[in-house]
Amino acid sequence: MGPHSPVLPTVEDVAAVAGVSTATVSRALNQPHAVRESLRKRVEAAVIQLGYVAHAGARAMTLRRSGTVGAIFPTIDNAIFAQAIDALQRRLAEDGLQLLIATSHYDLDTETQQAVNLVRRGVDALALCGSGQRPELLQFLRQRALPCVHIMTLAGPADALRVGFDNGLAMAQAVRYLVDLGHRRIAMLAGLTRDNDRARARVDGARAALHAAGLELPPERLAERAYGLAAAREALRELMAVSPAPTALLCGNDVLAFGALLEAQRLGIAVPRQLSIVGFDDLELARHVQPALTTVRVPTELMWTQAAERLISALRGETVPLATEVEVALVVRDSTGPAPKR
Amino acid sequence: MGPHSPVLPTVEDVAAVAGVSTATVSRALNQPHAVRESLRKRVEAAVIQLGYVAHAGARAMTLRRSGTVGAIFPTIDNAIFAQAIDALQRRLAEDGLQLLIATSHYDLDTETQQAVNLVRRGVDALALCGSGQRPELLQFLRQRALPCVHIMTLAGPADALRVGFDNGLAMAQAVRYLVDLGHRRIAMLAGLTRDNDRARARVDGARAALHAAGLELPPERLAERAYGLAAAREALRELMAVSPAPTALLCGNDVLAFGALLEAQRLGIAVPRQLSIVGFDDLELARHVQPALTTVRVPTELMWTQAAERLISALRGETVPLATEVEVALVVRDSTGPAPKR
DNA sequence: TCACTTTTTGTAAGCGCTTACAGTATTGCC
DNA sequence: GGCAATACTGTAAGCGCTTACAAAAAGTGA
Repeated sequence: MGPHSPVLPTVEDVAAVAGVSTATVSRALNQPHAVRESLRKRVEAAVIQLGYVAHAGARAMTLRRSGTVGAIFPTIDNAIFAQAIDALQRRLAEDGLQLLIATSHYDLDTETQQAVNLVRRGVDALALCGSGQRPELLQFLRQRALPCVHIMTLAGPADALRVGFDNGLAMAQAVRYLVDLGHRRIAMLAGLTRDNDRARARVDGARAALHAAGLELPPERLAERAYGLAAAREALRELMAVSPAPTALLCGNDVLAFGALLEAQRLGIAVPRQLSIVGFDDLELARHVQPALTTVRVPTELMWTQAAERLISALRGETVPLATEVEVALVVRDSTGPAPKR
Repeated sequence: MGPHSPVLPTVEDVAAVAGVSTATVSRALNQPHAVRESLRKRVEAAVIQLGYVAHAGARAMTLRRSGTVGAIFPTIDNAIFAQAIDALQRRLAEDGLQLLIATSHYDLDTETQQAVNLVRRGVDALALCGSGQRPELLQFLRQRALPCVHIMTLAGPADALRVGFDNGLAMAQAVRYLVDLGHRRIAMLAGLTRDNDRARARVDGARAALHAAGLELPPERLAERAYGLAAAREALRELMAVSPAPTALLCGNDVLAFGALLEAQRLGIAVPRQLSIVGFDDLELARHVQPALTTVRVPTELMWTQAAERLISALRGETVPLATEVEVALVVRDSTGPAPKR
């Protein structure tokens, strides 16, 4: 109807239509109790009639908070993060907080950039994956006293909020399991460790556990790949090409494990008879594939829900436990078995 | 150091430190060219020293735009939407726009709610999946003259921005292919059609194409399930239990197809010898599973990039083509074959 | 050097909202 | 009915930013 910019209704417009002051409109909307019912009704009617929606920017400015929490994920294209977003969003919504998402594509500079973007948008708190952030970023956040939680890890500064688990120990658990099954040549298909402290911790944990068992993780038994099926398949081919071939494979996550499994089947390598495969995360996928994947179960939903709760508490000014550990456990399914006799 | 709220630096603080006026600070930041280099340097130094970040809310208020675009997805837990988010985000970022994401969980009321949330946050434009939105919502958006694009479909009001394809025709293409292969008993495993116009269009398209071939889609050959592996597997069992069993299965998307494939293998049903399976979307998964999935390829990245471009043009006040069609095509792989002889 | 143009900078208003404070209507009680 | 106490409502300031307009500085040519 009108030209390009139909001036949007403001409190003033609502006030005019309802025949009250702007203060009353604001109160009717934010503290309905403080306004006589008759007026409140009039205000509500006006709001609907005009299609009024309070301008969050103006509101944020006055209130000095935006009711918004930011989160930066390495990627969104992994069920584990989709679940995370869901859990986070749901829990935050319970307290009237909105989630703002950004992705870093596993790049610390991008992460820093995105964090600044979120801060600019006025987020009241921030959720971050791992604790490998650039020092500048951490300092920047501290400077602004922005509540901030690191998730999926327990590492990091002792005074930082963390909700997660020890990635190294989790992987070590898988190693011990394989060793107990008699495996001696154990390879690892890890995620890219650059700019990813969790991936690195998993490799380190695996290596340490292997050492503890008197075994090694030589370079030719370690492949580092971006998470993705194609890369995983290629890596499996390479790892299986070295002689003698490994009898077990630790994977940095379930996506890599799935890719490895697919390629093993393609190559005619029997899983688990010839090769045991262990994943990490326990995606829905894991229990559906054939053979079902042995994997490290991470309580993703719980973890992110708790992270949300820590932030909420922090925003309320409550004191909160700095480190919250969630339990991870190896789930044994059908992709692992005793080491082949010879 | 300070108490809970360390007052954040404002233009005024920067101005003071740099020894200039707030106007100069603002200009130095937004139109660097309009400020003498010496001053600009001083301002930049002050900005860094203070860790200054402009308050987006205040900015949005003054500029009457937020530099933000909202998008509502049914879910995020599907690679197709992860790709979509990525493409959208990337293209918007090229024009300095930030993406705000919300999810509707395949529920139109939630979608409406989320749209209002995004509008409240001040988004300058909105991207929506399909065109099945509640009329109230569409009217609300129109009332505010909010640029808005419908994606993944071409249906919808003739005056609405759309970027997508005809879901019915796409499915019909798959049907004709199966019919040509000699299939006569064709079943369909669809997504929930309630509150999902695309899922519905796919079912309708399949049914129409079957009719055109003199075939039927009786209720016992149609299963409607939430997207997910477990549900898909259960549905496959049911569909294959009716006698005579179908020889081909159309799936509402690749996730359902993958689930169906897994269950078929579990049941010892040979794919494609006994049962042909067709997916939809062409996820990365599709070409990696064994047998590789025949599926309808959707140019997701292109589609969402174009959607972003339409919005950007609209925001610039340019006239834009209302309907933009992207090409979908059946990709034949190994999960389909001739109907069994008998 | 002066008058005039061009560039750069500063002053101050206003974006839409909430809320302290002041003012007005209501109520309760004697 | 009168007065204090109570319950609502309104006025206006201020949140942090950009920008129109005015003022100052710098540049130009005679």
